[in-house]
Amino acid sequence: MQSRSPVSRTGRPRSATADAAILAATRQALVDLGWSKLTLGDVATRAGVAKTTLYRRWAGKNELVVDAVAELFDELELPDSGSLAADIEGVVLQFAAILARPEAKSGLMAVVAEATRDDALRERIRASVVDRQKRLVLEGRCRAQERGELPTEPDPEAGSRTADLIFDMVAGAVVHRTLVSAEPADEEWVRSFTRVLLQGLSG
Amino acid sequence: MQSRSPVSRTGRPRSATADAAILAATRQALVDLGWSKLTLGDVATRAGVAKTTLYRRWAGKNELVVDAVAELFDELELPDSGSLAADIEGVVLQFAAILARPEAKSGLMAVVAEATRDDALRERIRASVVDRQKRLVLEGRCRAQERGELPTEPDPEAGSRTADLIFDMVAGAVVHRTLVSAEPADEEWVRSFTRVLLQGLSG
Amino acid sequence: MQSRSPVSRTGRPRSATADAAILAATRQALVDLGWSKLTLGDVATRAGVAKTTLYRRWAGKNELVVDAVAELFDELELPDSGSLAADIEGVVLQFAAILARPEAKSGLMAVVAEATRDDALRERIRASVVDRQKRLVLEGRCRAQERGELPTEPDPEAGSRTADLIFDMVAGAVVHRTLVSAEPADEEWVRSFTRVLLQGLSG
Amino acid sequence: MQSRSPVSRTGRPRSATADAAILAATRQALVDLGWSKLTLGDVATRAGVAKTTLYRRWAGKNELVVDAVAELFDELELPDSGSLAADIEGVVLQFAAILARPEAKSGLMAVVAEATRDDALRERIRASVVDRQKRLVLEGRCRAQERGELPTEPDPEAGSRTADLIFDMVAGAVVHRTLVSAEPADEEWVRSFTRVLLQGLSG
DNA sequence: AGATAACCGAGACGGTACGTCTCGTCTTGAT
DNA sequence: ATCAAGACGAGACGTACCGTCTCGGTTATCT
Repeated sequence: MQSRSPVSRTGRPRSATADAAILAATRQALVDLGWSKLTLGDVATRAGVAKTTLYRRWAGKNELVVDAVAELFDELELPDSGSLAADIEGVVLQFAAILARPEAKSGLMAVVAEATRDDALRERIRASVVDRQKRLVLEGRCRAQERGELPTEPDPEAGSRTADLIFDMVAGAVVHRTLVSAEPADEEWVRSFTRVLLQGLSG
Repeated sequence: MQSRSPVSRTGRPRSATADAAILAATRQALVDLGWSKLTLGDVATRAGVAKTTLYRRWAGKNELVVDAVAELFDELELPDSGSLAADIEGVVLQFAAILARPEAKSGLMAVVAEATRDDALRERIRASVVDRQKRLVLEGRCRAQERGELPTEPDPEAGSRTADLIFDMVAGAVVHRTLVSAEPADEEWVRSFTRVLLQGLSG
Repeated sequence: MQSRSPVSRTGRPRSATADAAILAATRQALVDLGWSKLTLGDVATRAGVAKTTLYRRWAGKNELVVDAVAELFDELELPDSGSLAADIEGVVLQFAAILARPEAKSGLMAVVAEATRDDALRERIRASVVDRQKRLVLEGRCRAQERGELPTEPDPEAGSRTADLIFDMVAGAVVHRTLVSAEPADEEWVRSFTRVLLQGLSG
Repeated sequence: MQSRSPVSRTGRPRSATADAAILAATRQALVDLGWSKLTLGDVATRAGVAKTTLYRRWAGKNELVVDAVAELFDELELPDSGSLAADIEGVVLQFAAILARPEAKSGLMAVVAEATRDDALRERIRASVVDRQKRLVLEGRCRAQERGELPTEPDPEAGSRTADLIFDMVAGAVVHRTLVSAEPADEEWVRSFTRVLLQGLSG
């Protein structure tokens, strides 16, 4: 979220509703127009807000879209379905469902592309989007270890590296399937993918 | 590459050198400026060509960048190192090396993002970039089957589905590692990834 | 002058100085470049103004030049030299002097030519340029009638027709002499012309 | 007309029909589009001719239009109706009829405007258009002198000056009436005008 | 008969200006 | 201090013509 002056006593306070309206308008504009045709002027109009209000809160299109898209991932939750395979399948399906939505598709890859040349933006993405998902991997592994489905990893650094690898494999495969191959990441595909992944990790 | 009228006998022929100059200029502009700050006017200037010449050959920025980036992947080759694992490691490393180049990073994800709302563009990407890489998966598997490292798949359709899955997993993981996690896909990472992948496929 | 929304209270008001700067820059560009080589981008640059500011106020080159040239004719004044002939000679000489200036020459005929296919433009010319001059004919005749140099016209419609005829003859002759024959409408020529005109009207 | 190499024996000769086709196409384009929207590429297409053919014969739009419009005035003829007044009325009406045609209106004033900054163009207009009409004034005066309607002018230079003045007055008034006032130069107007002119010259 | 040379169509070329669009900032009066 | 409104300087967009050039091919005259 945009930075706020922690203490600001005097003057008219910022409209609280404006933030939500702007982010919602941004998502709708992503649906209607896609990233490249989305303009901040249009978002401001949709939100019933002046352009200045928008620029007071966000530095630009990139930051705004990151925040707008990040909210979509808040609903991700690790299901507790009894087996590691089922848990993974569940969370991957949720992830795929979010990525199938046009506001996520169109916006997420674009900001990732922008982030290749903007370190601050990449950090914002990592903080707002990636790390929020990564907890799912950690939680899932922890739960699986409690169940005895996975061995306890003695070396914490190696464990972190493995978690990162898993995350790259899961997120990468779903994204590639959805955006590049343009095929649905449906139940059947997710089941195949999960089988390969778990088999690969069991070794 | 842009479509050409198959027979066009009359009139001055299009300059053969202009194409190469434009694509090279596009790649350099991607390095210098990145996708979002790249302008076709600037590319034309760099290539020593008029803007009209550029628009005569490509419909817009997206198509031009796809062609410019696609050429980068022509150098990909499947090494014949004796074992499936080494072959995969070799080609994944090559792929990672290309993706590490700024002109690929900045351009590829951006056109993929654009392609979420443009079917023709997605087809162009698939034809120019994706399918050219997919042959590597097929070749690699074929070779591994000859060596006896992989069982012969009796059902060709299931084999195709598996190849697609492998491709999504490989390309997706490398892309995600490189662009989103922003960590190098170095030898160590590739070795870990390959181990998981092969173990997963061996079941 | 360009039409303004009669009441527009909100928002930043249009810069008052920009108008004058643009019209002056237009006249200077007419002097330097002539009508056909005058570009709105160049005018904007000369005026120290963005192109959008210019297009916000005028629909195009034609309207802009009409306004720029019209201001030149504001300085026309009917001299009160005691005799009708001298009055006419005086005002015709003033008119000729304005037409001799390159910004008037180059711009006026061009917009008249454009106006042959643009009714709104013709009306703008008539309102901004022609009618402002026509008052001189009416004033001059009125004054001459008071002096007894011209008979009082009983039929007002016939009087109007005669005024129009006089105006076409005066303006047309000076314009043709200046622009087509490309000879100076100097004192000698004006005296000859006035003699013929007055003799013709005295009948 | 465009200059031709006086002696050129070898090589394929220029197409004789092309000239006429181009000039006719130019006039039609003036009718359809007006001066400012007329393009040489379009004229070439209309004439069924390549752009190069057109540029080989004319230096540019201005010269082409002068030639195209000049042909319109070739049909002007001094009627021999017995009285000077009737002769003048007849020729002025003819002149007005030509000026009323859209290809003349739109083209003539535009090239005159261009000629304010192009001496060669002004000479071309004078040679092709103006001088061809001026003979009518001289012929008319000569005939009137034979009839005894006008006194014989002893000083040839003064006679030339008067002829120029007459020409400026006639052409100027008709042009101004037609293009600026945008009223028809019909029989009634021509009669009024002629009365004033002759009365003015009789003194 | 063949060579030579200017012509022709077509259309690509390097330029330039167009008029529009969006950017991010600034200037109003009002809250 | 913030708000809606909207003008502002800046600069890229994709298009249209400009006048030139480069093709393959077509007439003509001159050996």
